[in-house]
Amino acid sequence: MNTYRTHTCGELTKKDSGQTVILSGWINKKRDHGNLLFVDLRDNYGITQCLIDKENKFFKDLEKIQLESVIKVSGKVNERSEDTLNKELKTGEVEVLINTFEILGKCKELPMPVFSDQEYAEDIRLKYRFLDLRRKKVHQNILLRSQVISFIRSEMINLGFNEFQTPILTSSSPEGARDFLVPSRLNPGKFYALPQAPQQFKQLIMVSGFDKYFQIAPCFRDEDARADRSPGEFYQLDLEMSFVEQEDIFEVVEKLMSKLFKKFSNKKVLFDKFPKITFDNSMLKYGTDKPDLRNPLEISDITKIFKRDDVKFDIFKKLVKSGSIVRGIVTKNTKGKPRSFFDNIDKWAKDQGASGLAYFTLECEKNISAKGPVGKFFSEDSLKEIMKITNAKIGDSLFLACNKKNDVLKLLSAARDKIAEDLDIINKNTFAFCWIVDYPMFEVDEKTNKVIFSHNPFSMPQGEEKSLNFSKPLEMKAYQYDIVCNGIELSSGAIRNHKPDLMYKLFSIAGYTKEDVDNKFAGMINALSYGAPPHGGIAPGIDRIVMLLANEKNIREVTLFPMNQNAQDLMMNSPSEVNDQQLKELNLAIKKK
RNA sequence: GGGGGUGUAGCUCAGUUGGUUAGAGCGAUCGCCUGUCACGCGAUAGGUCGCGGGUUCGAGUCCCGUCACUCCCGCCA
Repeated sequence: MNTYRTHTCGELTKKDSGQTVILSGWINKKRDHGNLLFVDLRDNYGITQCLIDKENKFFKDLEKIQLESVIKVSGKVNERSEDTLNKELKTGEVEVLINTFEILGKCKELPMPVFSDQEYAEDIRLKYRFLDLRRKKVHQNILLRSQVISFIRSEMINLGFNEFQTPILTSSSPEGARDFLVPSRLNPGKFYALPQAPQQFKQLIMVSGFDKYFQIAPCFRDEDARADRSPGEFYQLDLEMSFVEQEDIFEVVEKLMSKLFKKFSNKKVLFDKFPKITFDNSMLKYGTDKPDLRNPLEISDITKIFKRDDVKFDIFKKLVKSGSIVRGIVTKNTKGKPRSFFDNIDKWAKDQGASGLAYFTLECEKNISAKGPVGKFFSEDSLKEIMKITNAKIGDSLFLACNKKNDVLKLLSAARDKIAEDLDIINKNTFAFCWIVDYPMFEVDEKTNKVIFSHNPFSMPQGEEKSLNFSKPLEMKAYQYDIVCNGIELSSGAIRNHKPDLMYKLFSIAGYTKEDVDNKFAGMINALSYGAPPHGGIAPGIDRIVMLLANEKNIREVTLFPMNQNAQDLMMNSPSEVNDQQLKELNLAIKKK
């Protein structure tokens, strides 16, 4: 028999009454009546009420012991009387009458209470993460994460995928995020890099003939954190398949995601077949390539209206002449909204650093007119044209932004969220997945004006190789796609370019010589010349999936031992200094300031 | 690198126009209490108001600087 327990703290019911049991766990809460003491004992599985009275010789000792100490109790299971049941607890119909007890692990005075739903400062939570993790909500989140990963793993294996590990110490790659570097002792002056993703390895696995691969893969990128982005490291469901087209990948992922989200959440998954939106269309209608499709608001381009002579909105007209664009968001049937609704949104836009959002509401008494501060600048004909372009009806309002394209996109994308929030038109009880497809292969770097890869340099361009127009690289689309849920980008993926000749050509557009490519992507490019299958894949972010399922806004809430925003682990004191001997062995010297 | 928010007891917070001795709840310690499940009642301890400087007769409060945490922008193929 186990020394510490015969049952867990979530197990006992009235069927067990009369039995003598042993329980071990943490003291969640005590209620001391002086001559009668209730102790809620907690473990991973639940809470059981135990009690002891002053007749017992252990009474005084147990009365004194700190909350969160670990104790072992033995005693008889007692069925509670009707008026003392606790329906909140699984074990609420019984209690344990303590006969003996023993302290297994004492607890000092707590820096933060465990038994509380209050929110605490992040640095305390992170420093005492082991206490924080005892708290119900975080504890449940982490268990959910475990179950999600286990479910994904078994689904993937059922679908015929093989799970492989890939190296953690690998080489630095020139494209993408900043690398974490690891100095090599045996190769002085040289560095490994932690993988930003197992990108090249998974392609090599395909070239090696394994056909279907997946991994719950750790990925390392040395970039600044966000609420939905851990500093340093995160996990992807990395997968890759041979002899597939884009649609084959979509099918696998749609099935997996639908099943996963239906299993682990009560929210409704809106589409069985996820809608596909082209990148260009998404940028136009939503101002972003990660639209929240729960939000019905759409953006339209009405720049050409401001070239009409019967529109007198001179500020916008002047800006349009110098290359700015005008786009707007239509809100349905908002003519009854108070002035403050509109002004709040305008003020919000100004807080975002924009010059504001112009607005008007469409009305019709005898003629169609626009009501609002800038309404008077629009003729009836121009309003009719606006209504045609934007699908706006009488009673609807328009919010307009005029600026350089990128600034308009950014503002209106955020404005879509803000306005929808104010109007309360987002159904929070749903998951709206979509695919963003047809990404451009290349884009122009705003700072350097050079042509660069807009996403993954290993993506396959669309169209027959012979008919590709290399002189107009910016028009080239790639078999590159993102999966988005509720405005959160879960993953990028692509059909890969498995043809070395084509790859050299594409890299040369981005300014890489054949030698550069041979050097930087040695493993890949070499392998592709020895018989590579057409292949493709994707890598949905595990942390963000769990965030969505747990309904959390911050990634730390679903991460066991997270770092803070400055990429420090306050519990482990990482990163930390190392001693001179370690540095010497690595041939490193710290530059003194 | 830039912008915003926060920082007062172990924890969560209040603190008026700048005005005497900085408060509450939880927690801790001590006492009372045999049916609670956020048990109840009473008492006690606990403060460099993040830190430094300034204005002022007087600063938790106003100003400047700085640090920490956080959110956002940049960044994240």
